Amino acid sequence: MDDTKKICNTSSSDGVLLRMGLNDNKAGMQGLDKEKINKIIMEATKGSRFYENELKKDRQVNQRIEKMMQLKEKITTQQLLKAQLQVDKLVVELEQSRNLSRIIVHIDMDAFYAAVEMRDNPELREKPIAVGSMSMLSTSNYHARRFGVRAAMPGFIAKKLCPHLTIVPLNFEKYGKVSKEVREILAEYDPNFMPMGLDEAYLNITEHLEERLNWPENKRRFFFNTESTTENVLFEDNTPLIDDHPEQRDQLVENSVVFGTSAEEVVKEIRFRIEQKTQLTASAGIAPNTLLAKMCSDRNKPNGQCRIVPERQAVLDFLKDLPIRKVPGIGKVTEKMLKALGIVTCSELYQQRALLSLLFSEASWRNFLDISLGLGSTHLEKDGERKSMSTERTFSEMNTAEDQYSVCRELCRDLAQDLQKEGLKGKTVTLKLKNVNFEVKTRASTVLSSVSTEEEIFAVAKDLLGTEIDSVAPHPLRIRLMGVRVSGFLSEEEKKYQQKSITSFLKSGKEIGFLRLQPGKSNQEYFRNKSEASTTRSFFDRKRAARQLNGENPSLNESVGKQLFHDRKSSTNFVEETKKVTDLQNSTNVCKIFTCPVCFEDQSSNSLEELNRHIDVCLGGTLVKDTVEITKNYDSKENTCNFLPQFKNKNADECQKNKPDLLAGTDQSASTSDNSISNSTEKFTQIISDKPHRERQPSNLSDIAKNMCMKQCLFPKRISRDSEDHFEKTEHTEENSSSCFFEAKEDSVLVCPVCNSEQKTRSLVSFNRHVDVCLNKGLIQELTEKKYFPTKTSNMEISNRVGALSGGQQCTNPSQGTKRSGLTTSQSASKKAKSSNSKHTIEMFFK
DNA sequence: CGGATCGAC
DNA sequence: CTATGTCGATCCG
Repeated sequence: MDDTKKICNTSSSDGVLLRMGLNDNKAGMQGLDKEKINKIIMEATKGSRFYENELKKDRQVNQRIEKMMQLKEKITTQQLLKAQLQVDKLVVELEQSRNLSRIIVHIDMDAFYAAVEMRDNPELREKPIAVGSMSMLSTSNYHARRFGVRAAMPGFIAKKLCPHLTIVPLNFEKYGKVSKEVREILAEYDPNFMPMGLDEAYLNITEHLEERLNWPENKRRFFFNTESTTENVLFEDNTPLIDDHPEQRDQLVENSVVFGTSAEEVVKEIRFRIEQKTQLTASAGIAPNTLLAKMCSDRNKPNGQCRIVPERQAVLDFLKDLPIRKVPGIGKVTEKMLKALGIVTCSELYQQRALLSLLFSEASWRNFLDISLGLGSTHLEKDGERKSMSTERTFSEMNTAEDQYSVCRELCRDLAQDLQKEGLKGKTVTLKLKNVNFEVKTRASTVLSSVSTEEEIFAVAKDLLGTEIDSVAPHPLRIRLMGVRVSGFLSEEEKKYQQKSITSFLKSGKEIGFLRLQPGKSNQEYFRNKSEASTTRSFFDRKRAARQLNGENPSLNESVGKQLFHDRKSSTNFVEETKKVTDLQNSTNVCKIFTCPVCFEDQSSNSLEELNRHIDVCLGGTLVKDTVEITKNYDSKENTCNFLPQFKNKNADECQKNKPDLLAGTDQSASTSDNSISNSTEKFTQIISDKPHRERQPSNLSDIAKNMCMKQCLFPKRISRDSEDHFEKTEHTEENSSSCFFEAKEDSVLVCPVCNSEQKTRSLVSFNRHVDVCLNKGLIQELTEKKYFPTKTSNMEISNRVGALSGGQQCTNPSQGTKRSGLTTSQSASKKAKSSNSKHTIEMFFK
């Protein structure tokens, strides 16, 4: 009893309540006071699944805080002093770079949606209203706010707070129109202004102000709107007026007003014009940077404006007592964490800068420092290309796989449409699920080729969904939300190089060894639709084709093998063959055959996930054999489905049929297996469901790549014994320091592993530099963004691989090394050359 | 890369 | 009854 009370009291009730709303309720006469509001919210909330989840999240935050406090305890005065020195050095630099010359404005429409609705429906004007639905409100008018009705509050709770509340449904089309009207005005002051959503924008009016100085009065004169005269609240500015050009105010002639040339006057003009045009009010902040401008616009809200003059002291004064929560980027969690350190205001944030630098990540404490100094961006960079696109939907509990697959497909369809509008294709598909307890999960998968159509996206998403359904089997997956996101778009640069990249991708694939080409089919065809691709051609057809290709190029494998032994001649061969292959690729479209590095069976796959799954299974020990057997049987029998069961998913029903056992024990048990489905399929699903997806280790090549990229160096600064075969060490001793350099031996030629060209230099340093440059060109992405490697890879293996890449030699890879123990040495060598990245050692870079 | 979390509108 | 949708950033593993 005591315990639960404690938990609720210390962590939750406070936190949750704070989160739910209202800390600064100005208890009006017709409104409610803070306590009442909190009580009502609590009553409506307590015991709900939502609330339970809020408590859980709260506990997590508290744990984070606890961890932080423990870290704090361990900090010595020494460390703190040192940090203080370092941070202060940075402060000096930052101070020097402070730029007060720009004049940035942040415009923020007051209670935008609600205001639009009130404008369009006079009946609503004197009432408390909110825009949204019974389940969620987007905003409320100021009248409703007195009752504690806020944005992001569910309507049914708002109703309890304010029974007279009118809830108006959202009408984005209308808001968009109004927003456009406002933007037209803003563009006149800064053609490069930056809209943030529908109701906010940043402007850089520095240039406008310069021009404006010479403007005649009539260019600054604006007329009152005569149409909707009478009861209109014409520009009643809330701002405490300190007009710097009072004389210009007097020049109010008839129905017009002239604005001055100061920043304040410009912003008043903007707000005036907005109100005249849309009958809506806006608040504004004027400051030397975006951060300050934004916080400033909040100051005299609604219908007011505020300026921080371009002086350092003015900035610091503004920040002095400003609660950190008012700072954009600091949300409830950060606020709570900082509060635990006794930091509530921005000046306190500054005082604790040394401590913060020890407790938070670099990005975080730097940001804190910027905030506490009042530094922000002084120019408005247009936001770059979009990085992802998604769609999600909340619904009442859904627990049948059938429904879930069908929603999933719908989402994919919608998303595909949106993607096509912008002509985007992405490589990563993320499925988002929220269960009925409000716990959110995301599952992502990155595929080889970009996806954009409903089918392509769904092919990936349905696998992710299937895995999740399996993971809770035999229980049904009970969800209240599903979302699909596509990310990993090709950048403009990549689009340009895409053609080229595919070539290099194939080339490198061949070097690695288990990626080969198959003429006669287009990439498109191959990658577009899993089920389609795998049914159009049988396993054996592909196998034959692959063999044929190999037969046509007998030197291919051989040369790869010889490459290992630095045979100069065959290496040239290798290069020529590579050319042939890529030429082939250029002239005719090809599809891809992978040789599994474990079982060495050719695998044709249209998705990386599939390939990886196959490899996982192969690595999986005893299960492996069965699985492969089954695969083959299944293949020969059905002439479809290569290694793992694929659900055609023409529609959700089929998914359902194909996964009978997964649904056993649920209401869906009626959908028992159809006799036409072979035993092997059932076995398969069994095997798969026995091994939930989450047991898998994350993949690894990307880790290696990250490592490489971060270190910006393919080779170690330390040279291992093995690499000394190739490099000679020369030592230079200068006065105090001695340094050593490594140069390639006479008889070796360094070949860049990225661009594959011979390097003239013998110096390890120069060579590394070249490789770095190559890497930076992004070519390596083709190698790294794709997991050619088993997802089931131990850390040990990774380090071995990294070691190999860094010059180490031995292949101690436990899974791959031992798997093929039955091979003869030469076979083994050659096979390994093909299959194991461990052999992508330093030797590969020599001719 | 994948997953979780934060934060903003 | 009834607690959003969409996006970018960051951190961690």
